[in-house]
Formats: sequence, C-alpha cells, structure tokens
Amino acid sequence: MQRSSEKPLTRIQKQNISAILEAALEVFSVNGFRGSTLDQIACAAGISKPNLLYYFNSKQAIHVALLSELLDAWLYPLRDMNPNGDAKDELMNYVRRKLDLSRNFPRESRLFANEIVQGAPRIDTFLKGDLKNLVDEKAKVISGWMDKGLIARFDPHHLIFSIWALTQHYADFEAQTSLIMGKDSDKIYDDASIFLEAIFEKILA
Amino acid sequence: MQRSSEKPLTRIQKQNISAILEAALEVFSVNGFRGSTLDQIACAAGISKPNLLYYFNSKQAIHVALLSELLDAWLYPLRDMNPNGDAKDELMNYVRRKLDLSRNFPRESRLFANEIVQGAPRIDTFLKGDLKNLVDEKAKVISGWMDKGLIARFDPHHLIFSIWALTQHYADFEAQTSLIMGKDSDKIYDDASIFLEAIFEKILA
DNA sequence: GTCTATATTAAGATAGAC
DNA sequence: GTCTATCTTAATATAGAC
Repeated sequence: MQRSSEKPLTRIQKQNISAILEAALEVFSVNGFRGSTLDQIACAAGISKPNLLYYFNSKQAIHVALLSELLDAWLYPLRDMNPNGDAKDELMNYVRRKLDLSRNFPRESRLFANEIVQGAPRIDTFLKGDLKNLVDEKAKVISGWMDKGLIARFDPHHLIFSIWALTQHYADFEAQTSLIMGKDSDKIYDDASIFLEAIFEKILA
Repeated sequence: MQRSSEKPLTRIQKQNISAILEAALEVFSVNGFRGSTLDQIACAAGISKPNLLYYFNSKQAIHVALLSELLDAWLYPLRDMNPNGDAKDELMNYVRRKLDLSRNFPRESRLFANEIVQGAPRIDTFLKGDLKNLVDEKAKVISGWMDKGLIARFDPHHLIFSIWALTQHYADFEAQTSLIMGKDSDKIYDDASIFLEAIFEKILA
C-alpha cells in the first residue's frame, strides 16, 4: 500500500512515517540525494529497509515528500510580507524570520541548498513557477516602497537575494562558521542577529 | 605509477591529468563526491576508466587533488588585503575580487559549497587551520580600521562572512537566481556587481 | 600507457513467509 | 505490517594482455 491512499492512518503508521521523514531529513541534508542510502535512513529511523519501502515506494518518493513539505514552508515568510505595512519594518521582519528559519531548521535549509547547488534538477519547476511568481510580486512591492522614498533604491530582486544569502549562509555553511569562530552555533546566531539588524538598518536607510 | 613520483611529466601525461581534473571538477561540482562516478569523469575526460585510475589511484585521490588546488586559490584574495592600504578600498576590492571568483570560477565555488554544506568532512583541518588563522588575522586588521573610525563598527568576523555569503551565493545558487531572473548569468553578475558596490558603500560608511 | 575483462562490494528494490 | 532472504544493477577497483 502507498501513502497516496485516502484511508486514515493508524497511530503506528503516523509514527513510522514521521520517523522515516525525520531520519531522511537528517541523512539527505548531510549527504545529498545520491550520497544517501536507504540503509542509512532505515537505520536512523529504527526500522528495516523493506519496512521503510513498505511506507515509501522508493528513495525518490521519500525525497519528494521531504521537499514538498519544505518548499511550502519556504514561501511563507516572503508571502507574509505585507504591502500595506511599514516598508522598513516589513523588510526587517523578513530578515528576522529568515534568520530564525536558519536557526531553527538548519537541516531543511541544507536539504534545499544541496538541491540548488547541484543544479536544482528536482525542483526547477518550483523555482521558475511558484517561487519566481512570488518573488516577482514582492519585488514590485519593494520597488513601490523605493519609489515613495520609504527605503533606499536598489535592484529589488538582488535585495531579496541578499537577504537569502546572508541568512541561509549561517545554516548552510555552519560547518565553516563554527570551525572559524570556535563557538557553538547558538552564540553565532546571537551575533549574526545583531550584525544583520545593524547592516540592514544602514542599507535600507 | 602514481602522480606523487618525482619524474618530470611528459606532455601527454600533463594533458591527460588536466583533462581528468577538468572533467572531475565538472562532475564533482554538480553531483558532490558520493554522487559522482568514475564513469562520468572518465567519459567527460575522454579516456577509459582504467586509464583514469592509472593516473589517480582512486576516486578520493582525484577529489583531494581538486580540493587542494582550490583551497590555495581560496585564500588569495583575503590574504591580499593590505593592512596599510585604505580601509574602505581594501574591503571594496575584496568584495570585487570575491564576486569575480564566483563569476569566473563558479564550479570551484560549488565544489567548495558541496563540501561545506555536507559538513566539511574532508576539509575540516583546512577550515580550522589555515583558513581560521587567516580570518582571525584579517578580522584584527578590520577591527583596527574600525577603532580608527575609518569604517563603521561591526563584528569583523561577521562582516567577512557577509562578503562570502553575498558573493558566493551568485555561484552556488546560480540555478535559483537564473531561473527567477530569467536572464543568463552574465547579466545577473553585472547587476550583482552594481548592487554589492552600492550596499557595501552604505554599510562601511 | 591503454585497453578488455572481471572481481568485489554496495545499493535499490522485491518475494514471500509469518 | 514486518521480517529474512534474495534479485539486479551499478560502481570502485584490479588483472593481465598488448
């Protein structure tokens, strides 16, 4: 049987599925799709490989399930940016929420990063569809704010990219920053928060 | 025979070795270490798999060769930052040189990104050794400039991270930016250059 | 130095008992 | 639903002829 069935799930099924997804997130975010094995995932989930394949037909199927969960969550903070709110507040809040995402969901960020770095073969329709549409829409909003002189004028797309780059870096390159700083990542995020707050204050002014 | 030999290389050997490294860069930067196969590399290099393994003993050996070339190049622009130069010029030049690296060597950037995202298992000694030392040293220089009021005060380590994040993003996430912008990456880099110039002017002021 | 052939292991997936 | 056993393919690496 496959998870696409309409029947309600038993408690055990739900438990197993979420154990699998949790394990798969752990494994895929570290090793990428091709670098991960069903053995690793089954072991991390505490079940046997055939049992894992009872819940998901294939390795691909697990990966797709993870990514679609992720992509939904990915759009939220940007979608939430309110065109009628205070321009600077809205952008600063977006920065804060994106940094919080890196802090609280670093594995999801790295799963996404793995996909993009490797050329986004499995999510290109998302990127040039839903994501592009949302970014274009919000870029127009930001551009409108710039027209009114509420924030400084820049290319709005690149301003959005800069927020992504600066916040996701702390999750995606955590191995690097933590080795260089010699601190645990919690302290790094505290400093990052202060730093990003300060530079975006200046950028937007 | 192995490349560690002291004998001078023939022209054919040099040709083959550089063909292998070029092919391996192409393949590893897209698929990561585990996701890449010797078949792919041999095919891209235009030689047979056993012949490839005549020049490099193992898949690991090719990867190590690529990474050590890369890590050297990685340190240059930062090392070049002159403590006695003009503070703002030195930092702006660092930004420019890093963006040029992304533009001219995107595959190298993605090879590096693949390594870091996946937890830097093969380059952690580099990160906490040579790289950390250099970054700490340059952070002190930058901090000195801030003390003198030559540029605005921020956490110097995070300022360096921000330069990395903002410039490398264009190479590492090129699949994303080009799909969203619907432009070829050359035009994106032109705009990125203008954008980064503008925001760092404001940040440092 | 380069090739064909092959040994060896690992990985995705399935069969079938319970 | 879960397991053991197993099929099948693909991938790293080597042997040995030329």
